[in-house]
Amino acid sequence: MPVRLKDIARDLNLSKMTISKVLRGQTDVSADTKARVLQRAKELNYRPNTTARTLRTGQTFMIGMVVPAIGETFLAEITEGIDQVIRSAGYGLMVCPSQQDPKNEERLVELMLSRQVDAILVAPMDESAPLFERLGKNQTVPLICLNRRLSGPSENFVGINEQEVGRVACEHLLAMGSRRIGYLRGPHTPVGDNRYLGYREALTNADHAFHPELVIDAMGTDCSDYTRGFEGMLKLLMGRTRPDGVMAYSDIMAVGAIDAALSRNIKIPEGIAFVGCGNDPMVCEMRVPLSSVVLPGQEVGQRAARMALRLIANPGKAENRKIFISPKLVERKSSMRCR
Amino acid sequence: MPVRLKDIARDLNLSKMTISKVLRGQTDVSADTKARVLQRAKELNYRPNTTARTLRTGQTFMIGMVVPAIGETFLAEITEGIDQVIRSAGYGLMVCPSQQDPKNEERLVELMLSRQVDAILVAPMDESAPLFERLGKNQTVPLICLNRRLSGPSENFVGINEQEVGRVACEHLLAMGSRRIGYLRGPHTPVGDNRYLGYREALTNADHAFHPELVIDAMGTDCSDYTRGFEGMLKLLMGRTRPDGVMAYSDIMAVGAIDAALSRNIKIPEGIAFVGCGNDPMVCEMRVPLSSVVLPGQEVGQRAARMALRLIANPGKAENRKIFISPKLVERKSSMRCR
DNA sequence: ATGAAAGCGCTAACAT
DNA sequence: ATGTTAGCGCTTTCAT
Repeated sequence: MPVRLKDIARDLNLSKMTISKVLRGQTDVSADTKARVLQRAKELNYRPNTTARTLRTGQTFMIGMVVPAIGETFLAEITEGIDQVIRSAGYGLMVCPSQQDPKNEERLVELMLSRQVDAILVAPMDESAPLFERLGKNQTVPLICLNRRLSGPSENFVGINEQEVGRVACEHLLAMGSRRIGYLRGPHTPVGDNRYLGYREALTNADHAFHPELVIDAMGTDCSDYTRGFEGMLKLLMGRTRPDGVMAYSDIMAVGAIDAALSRNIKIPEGIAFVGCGNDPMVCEMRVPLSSVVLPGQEVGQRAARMALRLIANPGKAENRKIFISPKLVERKSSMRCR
Repeated sequence: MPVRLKDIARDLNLSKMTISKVLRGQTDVSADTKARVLQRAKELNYRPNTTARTLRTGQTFMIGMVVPAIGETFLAEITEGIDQVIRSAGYGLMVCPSQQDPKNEERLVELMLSRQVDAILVAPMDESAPLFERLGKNQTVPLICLNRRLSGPSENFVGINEQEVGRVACEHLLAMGSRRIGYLRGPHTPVGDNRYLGYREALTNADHAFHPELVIDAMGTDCSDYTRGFEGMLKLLMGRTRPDGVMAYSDIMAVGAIDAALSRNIKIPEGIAFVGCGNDPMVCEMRVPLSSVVLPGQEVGQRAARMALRLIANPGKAENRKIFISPKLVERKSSMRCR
């Protein structure tokens, strides 16, 4: 039912080879023929069968991406960055959400491989096995791991320097004069653990004592991040060591914490300074404008895409690089004390 | 470099036909042969070339989806619903974000068509031209329009009944005893316009006067939805007609409005009752728990996926249906006045 | 139970 | 400037 080269060829008494040449922009065709072919193709609403082309050429001009779920702002920024780089190179991006199912994640990676995408980017879930373990070593399609660090030593990786995230937030609070810095800690994942390490590192670098009671495991999947931040903050306020600076794993947790502090009539930032993480535009302008550590998702996407294009251009040359993007800090009122 | 049927066949002194049969689970193969083939395939880490298979069979077992951007919660829910339905049928979902570029959106639809996906779902942007206009009428691949209603009369559509969204919110406030209901209106898009119509409809049905000064065009892309809600609410409070109930286009706008009201020492819900829209879990538990209109994204996805599978199973039979999912209301403190 | 032949729609390489 | 041949890896059909 769909129109093929053959159909156009028949209509114009030409060989399908000539049609193919015209439609791919080859120059060794007469101007007249070219015009006729283009017109007929348009009339018939011809669409090339990319499947056949791929089978022949081995190239899809598609980059596949496997993610736990769409919906996260950070991932959306990453795809923007990818798109900016690959579109001008003629590539397209297709995203497959695994819906948080490790089996499905694996199935989708297999699917993309068998679909001959030219490169694969994977933002693995926390529960994922390292990618190469499950793919067999004889991997020919370039594969890049994003965001989380579950990658083995031989994998390509692009992501945020998460330890620096924790360090930057803590150093900022120190610079703002906070001495007892509380941490509303996130999940015990590679990302969460690294941020925590950064927090500890900043304290050590500044010769500050570490108070274990200032770290709150704001866990529990039964309530929202906001509530976790709120309750965590209340716990901090009830503790022996009263913090004068608080950083949170996410912006929304920080907002919850701020609300808890306000409910106790604490002045922000004078009484306690706050820093969140993610720089979520929806959240950072609320109530007390929130200082936040920016995770440059677009940059992650751009670097990953460039790496992918490089790997595609040089097959076999496993470059095996790990790229860590540094976070940035946006200062807003929640931490702006007199220096 | 990748392993092919031919390679396994050579190793085992069989024809590639036999290999193909085994790997597709045909039964007319001896148990012994079958075992040997399976083992060798595993050893070589064989992955079928789906491109070749598709070229031969005409089926990809893939459903393509084109969206303005990933990152929206509502779209994420839709993909969950889709996945639930199609996965058990052996189909996969690939999502292509157009990054808000109409040209790119069109290009991606073309790309999926030429890639032989078995069906296409499009969540168009507001700026999109109706789909069928740009595709030519001789469309054979099933195509379904999601979410927004830019669809022409001959298109398949699954989405939210947006007018009902506005109506439900307004009716709820009326039932809670509000008499002067303010509306922090969203963008002037098909979705926004329909919700507004629902608001008007509810007022009319209840024989309530419509006060134009109670509708605030909370527009402007220069600030966040929160700020728009906040400022919009301040405007409402400065107007001649003081509202005793307020509905907002989004949850985050409602939260902004609530903060504005609280800053004026207004009691919630006693002084003013509030209803948001979207039931965003991140937002609805904040400060004053927010009543919100639920947009059942999963259901949209499920219905769309079922429609897609139906269309795939009955090629040519254009069923041309429009399905509107009704929203639901979740009542929380922000609107719970004594009845 | 196994295999040979043909072809899906396209393009690379090579005539004419 | 145009056309012929061959084949990408797989599956459908029809022998054996």
